[in-house]
Amino acid sequence: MQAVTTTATTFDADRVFAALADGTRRDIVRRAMAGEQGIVELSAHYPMSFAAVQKHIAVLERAGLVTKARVGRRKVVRTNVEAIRMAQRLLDRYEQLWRDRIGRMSALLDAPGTDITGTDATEDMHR
Amino acid sequence: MQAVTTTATTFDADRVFAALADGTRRDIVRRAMAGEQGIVELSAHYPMSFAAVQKHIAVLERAGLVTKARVGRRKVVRTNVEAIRMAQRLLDRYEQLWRDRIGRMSALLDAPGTDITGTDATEDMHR
DNA sequence: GCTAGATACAACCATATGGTTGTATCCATG
DNA sequence: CATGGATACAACCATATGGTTGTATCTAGC
Repeated sequence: MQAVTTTATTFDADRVFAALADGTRRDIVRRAMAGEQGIVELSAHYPMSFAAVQKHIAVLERAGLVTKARVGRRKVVRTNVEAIRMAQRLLDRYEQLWRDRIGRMSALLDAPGTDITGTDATEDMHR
Repeated sequence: MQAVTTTATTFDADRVFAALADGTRRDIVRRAMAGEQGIVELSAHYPMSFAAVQKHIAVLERAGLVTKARVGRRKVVRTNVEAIRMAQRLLDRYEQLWRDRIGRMSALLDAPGTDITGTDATEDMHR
């Protein structure tokens, strides 16, 4: 039972979402998710210079979405699925807020006598 | 049973992720998910001009994450939870690719006699 | 220890982004 | 129907981003 590399990911939402906001980078993530990819091989798929692909990979790396590792004389790109999961959890939280609100609305409709005052929705959650 | 407004969202992943790559905009989404928000009230929360907040809302709107609607003399910002869900699904697909790969690896370990040739992982899915 | 393949990085350019201020438009209400 | 509160939008600036080319470094293998 080989220990799965616990990459203790720190999540920078700005960097992660910005990294995902580019089709080329999403395609790199997709390919690397399906199996680790060499950098030269990756760059062959895109209509841009090798250096440009390197930069895209660097952006993904800074966001914590991928890591690079030496394999012989080259380097391969591996994904960090944890970063994707953290992004998912963030979106889940937003969706949950929405769900909660819909829940409150239904509750009000079901119990028309309930006092509404005090349901100030603008409490500070922040961060 | 009131019909939920089916906003038939078209998903532009670039715009959606770019819109989410900013703390102020994520906070606006968060607040609006919990309950529709007036623009003036929103802008009071952030250390920037009213016009800057307007621009952020415009970015969210172009990404399809929020809509604006008149209410009396002002406008309110409402979220489009479908856009969030589509982003989630995209991330789900990436995670699934990873899961599939792990599954294939386990399968190979469990059945050591299997022929591996032909498992070229670089097939074109694109988009 | 040279050499060539692979990767890294710097300098540069064009355009996009996030902020500002100022002005114009819209609309509920006296 | 004039007014003022609320929103929209244009012009401008600084910095970030996505691409290029060119040069430097690293490493496996002869």
